[in-house]
Amino acid sequence: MDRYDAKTIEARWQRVWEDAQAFHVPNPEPGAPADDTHWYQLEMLPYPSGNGMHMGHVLNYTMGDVITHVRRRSGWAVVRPMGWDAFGLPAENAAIREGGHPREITERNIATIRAQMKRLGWAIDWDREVSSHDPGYYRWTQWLFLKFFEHGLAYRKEAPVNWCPNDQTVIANEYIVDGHCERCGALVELRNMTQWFFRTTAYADELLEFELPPGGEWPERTKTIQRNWIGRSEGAEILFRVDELGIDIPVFTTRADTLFGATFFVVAPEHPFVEAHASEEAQAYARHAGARRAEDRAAETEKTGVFTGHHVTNPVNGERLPIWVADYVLMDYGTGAIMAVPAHDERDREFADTFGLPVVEVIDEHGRLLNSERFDGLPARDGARAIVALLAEQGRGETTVSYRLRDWSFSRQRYWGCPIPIVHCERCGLVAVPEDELPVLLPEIEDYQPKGKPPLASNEEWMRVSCPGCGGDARRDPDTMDTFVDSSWYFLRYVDPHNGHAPFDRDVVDYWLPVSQYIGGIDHATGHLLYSRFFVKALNDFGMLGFREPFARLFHQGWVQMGGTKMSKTKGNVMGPDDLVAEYGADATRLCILFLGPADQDMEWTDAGVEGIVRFLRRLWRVVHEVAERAPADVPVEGPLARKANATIAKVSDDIVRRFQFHTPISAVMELVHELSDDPGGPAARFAAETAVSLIQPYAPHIAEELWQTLGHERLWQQPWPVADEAQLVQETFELVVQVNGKVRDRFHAEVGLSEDELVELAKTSPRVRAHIDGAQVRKTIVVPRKLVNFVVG
RNA sequence: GCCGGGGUGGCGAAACUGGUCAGACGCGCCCGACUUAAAAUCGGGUGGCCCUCGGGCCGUGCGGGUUCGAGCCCCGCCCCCGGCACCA
Repeated sequence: MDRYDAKTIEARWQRVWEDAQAFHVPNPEPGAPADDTHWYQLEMLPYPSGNGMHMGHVLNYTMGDVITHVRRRSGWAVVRPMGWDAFGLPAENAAIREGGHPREITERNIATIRAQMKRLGWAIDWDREVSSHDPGYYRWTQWLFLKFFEHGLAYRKEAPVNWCPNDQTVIANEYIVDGHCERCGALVELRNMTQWFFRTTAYADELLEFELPPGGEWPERTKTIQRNWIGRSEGAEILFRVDELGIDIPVFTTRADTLFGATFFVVAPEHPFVEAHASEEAQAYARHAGARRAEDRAAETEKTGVFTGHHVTNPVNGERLPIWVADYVLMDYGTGAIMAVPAHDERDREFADTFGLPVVEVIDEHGRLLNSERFDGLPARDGARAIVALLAEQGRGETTVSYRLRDWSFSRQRYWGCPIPIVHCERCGLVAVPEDELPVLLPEIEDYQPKGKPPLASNEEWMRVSCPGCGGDARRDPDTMDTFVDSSWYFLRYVDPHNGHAPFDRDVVDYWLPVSQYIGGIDHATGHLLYSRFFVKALNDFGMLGFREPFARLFHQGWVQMGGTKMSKTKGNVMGPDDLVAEYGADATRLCILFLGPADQDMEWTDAGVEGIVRFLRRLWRVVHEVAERAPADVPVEGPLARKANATIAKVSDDIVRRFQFHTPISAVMELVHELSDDPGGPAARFAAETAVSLIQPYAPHIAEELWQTLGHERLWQQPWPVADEAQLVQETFELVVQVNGKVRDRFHAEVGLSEDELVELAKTSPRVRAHIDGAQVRKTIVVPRKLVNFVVG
């Protein structure tokens, strides 16, 4: 018997798999009948960072690998692709810092990570590899953008946008954490700029609907995060008239029932009313307040504001309410103006107290209206409905819905991204680049340094173009797209990666998608996962695909932490797989990361467990070789060891497929190997050894393949996943637990076929039970078939 | 404040539908075998307290409840993690 030498056998089997194209899965032939045994296994595509992979990636992709192997061997056609989220700031910043071209840096990083992935032996169909920076890919990103543009779902507008002063670019709401740029940590500023937006708000209600296919399932917390982010509130829009100016100001309220309690009126500093009509003093306040960040405004303990010099009329009772400007009212929610009801709103109350404004109660302690004229006595809900109905008759109000969700600003003032295929023409306006001129190639430039304007704008030769509409002089759009545009559709390209005449073929995506199982971090809950759903719903409405959700089942792996915090480059606690793989091999590394704990929980990385895993692999190696030499062939497969093997098959399959639990199967196989090593020459030893090897294959495919050969077989990766022999799972005897008053007093081996009465009689034969029931009155006897007998005495 | 997820040995954890003295599997620790010795390897032990060595009592964040029986269900708390938040 040779020593277990991970390095040698891993290299050998990886070569075999590659030569055999073991994990290549072709698309079905056109017109092939639909089947329900295909599986799309997807993990979030990696950003090709200069650090290579960290253990979080290893966890993520190994989990996907285990599912892939089990499904494949259970008879499913499993597509399991890989690709690269290749555009983005880090490579561009590295190019500025260290010289070189972002493309070279990115492609070098891709090569490193691809090599790491191959070294780990993951069952990836490399024929489907795509990269977002490849013109063959971003041509279709541009093409899809134009579809959104044609449908009015991509548009330009001037708006206050989040500007990162460090990265010198606009960033999306979704990637701002506590007012700071998620990527570089700089304090984000608000700037008024003309930017590109996707009209995600047009899909707000649909994004609240999780239109998952049968069997689909998303974690509750992720749905909650998305619902909170979309922030739907039902209410009413009510028009308040400024009589002296002859204009109306609309407000949004969820509490129309409190309309009689409105005692003043407030507009946001940015509200157009202020600049047009407010007093000098109010305008000065607004200029000052509007320049402050929302966080600072929120942190302010004392309410501030200024009377504008005008009044509105309450449409329900004709009362004149003073219009104030105050920074506690936000321009980007509702209409930017509110009716203030200090009796029933904490913030309005604070404001009223500060400025000595009146407070009128209109809801009593039973939740009924008062001081509300003919509506008095109505429950709040009905009151709101009745008041809005009345206003609607007068054309002064209507029920409406407001959302927290904003449109997705996706133009970026940086170089390393997908160019926006739009031409700006003085005569024709925004003109789409014709389809046959795609892709608009990202030009080569020398200077990526951000200077407040996009680097592409400095490239005169590239910028100057003739208008596709009128042929006159025009200019290209110098912004590039947010990388989250690239990743909002990559899962569609994966299944049809070589398509030269369309981003994807509808039949092909309809065959494979929605993704059967998606695995990735919950940090993308309000970003990538929401954007991808928006894309798919829109593309469905364009008639390009036949489903409305991209991901049927979603799973979030926990963070792999070091020193109690998430691994990150800035914290310097990034740990990759390379050292571990070099010392112990890919199989040990894969087992290690999955054995760490439940995959959906955060876990502290430690290599303490490596010893246990390596011991297990060595024991497996030794025992299987012993079995191969000593165990008789063709013995009838029964007895305790055979039963254990069958139970292990059932446990491992159920844990992986149904429970999505990856660490307990390893324990189960360890138990089986322990029992096997007690008698490796005995009956059923060969069956037990084959079972152990077969079950560990998804986790440790190399050693499994090698030992499968030791046992005289070939091509384990193609062998059917074991199925437990039901007959073996049904035991002839079981352990009968006998309790008195719920406390275990004795245990028996009993036959499965015994009746309840027989079980009770058997239980009564125990002297240890008799000691507790003799002389006492048995008031009740509980019999749980195949489990226990419980005497209740007293 | 609103919403979601959690609290089990020295540590990571298991216990799937309320039913096998709760703690599988692994780490660590202790003991033993091999060795001149150590390392490596292999085997055994390992929740706490008490013990006349038969066993007894206690134990899943805290307090109650339901049940023959609760880590699991219900009520009330405490603590931790995450999302939203001057959102009208």
